[in-house]
Amino acid sequence: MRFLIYPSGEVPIYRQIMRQITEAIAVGKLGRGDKLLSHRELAEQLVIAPLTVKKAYDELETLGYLETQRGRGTFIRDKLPRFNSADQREQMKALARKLLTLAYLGGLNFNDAVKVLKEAEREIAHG
Amino acid sequence: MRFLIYPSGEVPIYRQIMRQITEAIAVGKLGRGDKLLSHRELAEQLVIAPLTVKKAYDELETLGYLETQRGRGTFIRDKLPRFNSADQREQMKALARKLLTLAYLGGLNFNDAVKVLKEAEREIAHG
Amino acid sequence: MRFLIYPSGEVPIYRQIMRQITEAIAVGKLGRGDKLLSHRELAEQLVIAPLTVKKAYDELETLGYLETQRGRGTFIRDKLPRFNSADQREQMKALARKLLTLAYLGGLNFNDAVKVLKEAEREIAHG
Amino acid sequence: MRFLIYPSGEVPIYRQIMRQITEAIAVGKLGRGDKLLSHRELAEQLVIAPLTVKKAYDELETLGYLETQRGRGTFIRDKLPRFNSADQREQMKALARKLLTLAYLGGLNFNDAVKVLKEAEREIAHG
DNA sequence: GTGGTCTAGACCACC
DNA sequence: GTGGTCTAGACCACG
Repeated sequence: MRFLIYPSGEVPIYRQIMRQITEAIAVGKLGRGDKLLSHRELAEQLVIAPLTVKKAYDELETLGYLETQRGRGTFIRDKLPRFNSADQREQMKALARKLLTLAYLGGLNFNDAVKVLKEAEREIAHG
Repeated sequence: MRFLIYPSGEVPIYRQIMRQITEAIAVGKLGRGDKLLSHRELAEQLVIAPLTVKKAYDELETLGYLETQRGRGTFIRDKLPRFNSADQREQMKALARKLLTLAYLGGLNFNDAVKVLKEAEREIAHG
Repeated sequence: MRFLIYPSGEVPIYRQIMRQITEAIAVGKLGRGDKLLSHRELAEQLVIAPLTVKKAYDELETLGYLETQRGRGTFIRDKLPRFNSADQREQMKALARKLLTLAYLGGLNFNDAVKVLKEAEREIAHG
Repeated sequence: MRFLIYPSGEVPIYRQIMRQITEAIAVGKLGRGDKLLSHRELAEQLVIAPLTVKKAYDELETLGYLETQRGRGTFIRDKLPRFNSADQREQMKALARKLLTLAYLGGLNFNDAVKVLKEAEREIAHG
């Protein structure tokens, strides 16, 4: 798996890593039981501090996506967390509202927003 | 106009204010020339520091949504910016990706995401 | 609130801090809405690294005991997390088994274990 | 004797083994002179590294619970240590404090904790 | 080699 | 002042 990091962006590096891992899980590029690079190795590869990667892994572990085995490594969990669907719905709607607001402010309409959604789908799947 | 502030959320308060104002503009709840509360009044109403509101107003002024007339108050600008910049496109795609990731992780598909988008549209318009 | 830290023990410092805070909440020494020392201040007081305190605060926040308000500080949450009582029961029984095992191995009996429990109660309350 | 190992838990595997053996001794499931599986056999059975089991055995030997007879195997010692040391007392109190803290946080009181202790006693004896 | 913990110091965003 | 993030380096426990 390849990572793209923008160190000077406003999004913290550890969150960029978290997002890319969850996206990979979502589209099936990473599956249950898959082993991740050690946080040190990934850190070296991305030329960032090991603690930064570790923080991403730690958060994903408390969120239920990863599990670590001492001395062995970090893995995608066998049992991924099941969302409370109400919660998930709320989060999705919040994102959808932001998306639409942005669109309207830019003079776009609902269908334009759907188009962006389609572009994003392609990016996630083939990026 | 009513504001909802979550002081302990991860989103900075001044950005919460910015977002609610731009959203109101996007859906037409706030229109050109409308007068806003003074930053002190709004701060008092929301029980937060006046500087925080001022920062939100200042940023919105820089972005071209508001204009301040000394001694008279702060208003929605007559000529709203309609920047459909590459930057905005990127923001929209980032949101779209998060939306899709959430959907996929919850076992939903692209069409479900579009449905949520439609729901959000109704909420924004009629809420 | 006063803290006692054993830096060279096998229990990580950040866990010692976590335990002392949760105990203080449990016995009412810390109540909803109370403000904690800033992680830097506490770190200085305990002569440890600020990150170590911050890690304790962070974990307690994800566990639902604390909430942080940017630029203002860290507080005991108004709504403390309600346990799933089945989970809590399991955790308590696991601890109880360890306690009894230790007692039996030391030649003590059930009543001795209860005595230790009473001692612990006094320590938590008056310590 | 059957072992239950959680490789991804926060408790090191060798300590999980140690605890289960000492617990079995405490409740009489394992008695003086009983022979244990060789560390290789147990490792194979549990699908873990032989060194891990060996470490558990070694530590238990150091603590005085086991003795190794070269070429014959590993056995529960005839003369078990009965250390009711201050150290053990401290461990028990630490467990007791955790138990009480959990109880209080869940809205239970001291007597409830004692009840859980009684339940645990039954489980250990009859489980 | 892997994860777990800790340090000392730095810069930034926020209130 | 507060929390949020990151770095570079270190030592230990584990398998």
